[in-house]
Amino acid sequence: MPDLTFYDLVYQVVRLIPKGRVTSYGAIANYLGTKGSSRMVGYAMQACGREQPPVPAHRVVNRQGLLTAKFHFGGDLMAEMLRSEGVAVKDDQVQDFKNVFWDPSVELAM
DNA sequence: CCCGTGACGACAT
DNA sequence: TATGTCGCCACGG
Repeated sequence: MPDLTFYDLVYQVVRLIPKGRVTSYGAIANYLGTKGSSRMVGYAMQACGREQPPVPAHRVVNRQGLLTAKFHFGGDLMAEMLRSEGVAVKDDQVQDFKNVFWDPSVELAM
């Protein structure tokens, strides 16, 4: 039942994010072809909470590498999870962001 | 069918 | 450099 919505597309891409790497909403939106609708990506994540399998939304940050979603995870849970995967996080901001940045439009491109 | 919503991004000042 | 405003578009009610 290919009732796949824009959200499902986002989830697929997010689940492709390798451990220890992060990406931005804009990068995902760009990969999906809706670069102007980066908001839709974030909006999709809000509904990803009950998706199966769970979506590593904690690996998705904004363009600045800032853990904007941590507010939704509750506490510093997001930073802790990223840190657990080897991602350096400081003050809700990913250190060496460009170093751990994983761009689907590049990594999955061909 | 119309309106509001929203985990962002780029541009203007 | 920092802050403010607009645009983007899919989904739910």
